[in-house]
Amino acid sequence: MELDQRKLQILRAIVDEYILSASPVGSKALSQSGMKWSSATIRNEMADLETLGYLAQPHTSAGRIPSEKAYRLYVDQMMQRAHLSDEESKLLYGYFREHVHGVDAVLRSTAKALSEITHYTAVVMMPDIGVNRLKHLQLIPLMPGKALAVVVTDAGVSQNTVIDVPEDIGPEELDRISKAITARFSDCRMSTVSSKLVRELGGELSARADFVESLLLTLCENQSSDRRMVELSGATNMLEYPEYSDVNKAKTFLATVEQKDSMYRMLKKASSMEFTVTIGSENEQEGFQDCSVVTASYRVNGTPVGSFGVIGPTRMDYARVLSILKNVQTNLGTVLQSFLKEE
Amino acid sequence: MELDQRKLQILRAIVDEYILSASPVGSKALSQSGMKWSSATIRNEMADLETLGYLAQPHTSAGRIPSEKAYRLYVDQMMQRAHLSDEESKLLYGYFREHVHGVDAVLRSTAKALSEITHYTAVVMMPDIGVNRLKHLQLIPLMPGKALAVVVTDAGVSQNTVIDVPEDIGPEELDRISKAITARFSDCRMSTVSSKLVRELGGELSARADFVESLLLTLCENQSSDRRMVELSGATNMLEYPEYSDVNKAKTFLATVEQKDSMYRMLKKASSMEFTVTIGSENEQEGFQDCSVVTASYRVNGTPVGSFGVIGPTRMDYARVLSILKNVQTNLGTVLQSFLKEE
DNA sequence: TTTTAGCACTCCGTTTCTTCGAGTGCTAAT
DNA sequence: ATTAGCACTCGAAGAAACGGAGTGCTAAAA
Repeated sequence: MELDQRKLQILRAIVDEYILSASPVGSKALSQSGMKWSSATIRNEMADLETLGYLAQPHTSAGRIPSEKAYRLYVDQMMQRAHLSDEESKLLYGYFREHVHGVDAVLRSTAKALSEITHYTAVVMMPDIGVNRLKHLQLIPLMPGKALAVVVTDAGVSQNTVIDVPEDIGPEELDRISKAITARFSDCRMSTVSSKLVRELGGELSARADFVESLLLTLCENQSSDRRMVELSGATNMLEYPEYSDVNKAKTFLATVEQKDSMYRMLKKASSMEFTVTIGSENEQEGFQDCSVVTASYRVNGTPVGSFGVIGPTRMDYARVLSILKNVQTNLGTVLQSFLKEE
Repeated sequence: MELDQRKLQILRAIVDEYILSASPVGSKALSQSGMKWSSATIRNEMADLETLGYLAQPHTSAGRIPSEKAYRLYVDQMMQRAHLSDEESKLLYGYFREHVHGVDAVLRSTAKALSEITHYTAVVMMPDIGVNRLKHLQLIPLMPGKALAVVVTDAGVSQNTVIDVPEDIGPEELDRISKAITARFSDCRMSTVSSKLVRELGGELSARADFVESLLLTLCENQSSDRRMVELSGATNMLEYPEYSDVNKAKTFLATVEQKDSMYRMLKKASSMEFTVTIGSENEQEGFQDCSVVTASYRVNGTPVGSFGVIGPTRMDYARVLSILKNVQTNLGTVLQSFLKEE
């Protein structure tokens, strides 16, 4: 059964109101605030909407609250795009003008910007280094037997790893090996570096084949096990909302959001989509059953390399959040692009 | 007025009990649990202790709770050192056996270990790079006009910074400059590098004096403004305790603890002391008026370079926490030492 | 047929009242 | 000096009473 115009209008009004107030919406309140029908009519429609599964009643003599189905409909069809005020977009822009000290800093700044402007919790996934192209590898001697490997890719991302080095390789040879690897694999995708290697070993590298092979292996391994690949910001913002006035709820949420690896998985999955909106129980995450997650992806050189998102209560202001994400996506795209002007 | 033996014993029993239960301790309960005096006697003593300022009563017909003065006395004189079980020290040791991928990783692991074992909140300050000696500086070209500066010190600490480079300096020259700086300033304390420089410019570096000067300036600046110098772990552990069953209290605490720069200041100040115990209002931190902070410092090559600590409710288990900190201090010392076997 | 006014009813949140008991201070006996 | 005894205090927890926002239903109005 299709919803007629009036039902849609009423449903929208309820969602809008509930997003603001977090308390059940009654027919009387609705009819007074600019609805052109009497409370009785609205009451009837509300009863219909409830049997259709769009509304729920906490108890008999309370108003209605939107169900997840309602939010879904709201997001997919009814929501009108919010427009950010000039002030806000300027504010947002400001976060990207400063801190242009590398991709990491920009993404950290992004997380902060998102959480501060939305007042929800923001997560930003660091770009998947595998799809980027190697620009430079430098091995720096630390002490006998140890060296620091610094990897720089075309997106300006860098990554440090401490590696073991056979004791008979001196600083000069480390430097030579760095240069050789850089020369050979420059502009290769990180993910293909190690596999290519096995076949193409030659020249100066062949003498140290074992070492180089284990080096590249370590780099790839470490990349995936690195827990710092998600930047989290504003987790405590959620404590503002009545949904989390219960400490246990708050605790569950905070615990979930701090599991960087599952956050990473979530964002990684979302990074192939331009935008995603995941409502309540649609979330696979255990602790997000009462939350919604809205994400957007970002690209470098046309390839999607990561995503970022906002986590809030299911009654979050979807329209506003989506506008903000879109704005941030644009800003981020511009900034990241500036990191890879081709020489 | 001095406290006689009996008063001390009673006071200790009250503190011990309150640390466990978080609820006011009554005379009856005390006399039953192994005290050799009747409840009436204890009651009289408690009244005395109250007028002396060691105890407080939430209301007339409640038991007593220890005042900050009592905790102070407890920590300074009465507390008996807790001993960790074999299990616990093994567990603790385990945190240090894994993750030996550089100083950063070890300290992160330390924070995690502390928070998980104490069930309080742990903070660990990254070592002050200024007091360490430069081992290696490497400039890695990113794109025209930008380079990544990687600094390695004798403690194995590394730090990445994106810097601006005049366009006419090519990759080869960056490499040469890196080597020249490394050669010249090797084994100098980071904090003295920039001041020395101005006088000693010469050789290959002189041609690029301006650049090198601004480079070193940036490095020093960035070092202090870097917000990631404190590792925080287990902030949400505090939600377990009845002291924070009120969401607002919890929020204040979390907000405070997430101000990395003030945490850094706190730890920095504490790093000159072997151990510190700061109780309730002794804390300068705004949001820690109901918390206690226990810290320990760690050294590299005999120089104290940082500290770490545990933050908990004022009724924290001081004895246990101090034992754990001591244990961790030893472990950490050993691990850090292993990073700087002199060649 | 659709909308709306009217009304009885429900049920939650709040407030008020009561009860209960742990704990106290004081006094008198040991 | 210690302790048993006792009257008293006061908060926490439970019970009862209340108010009001909101509902569903019915019957009148459009």
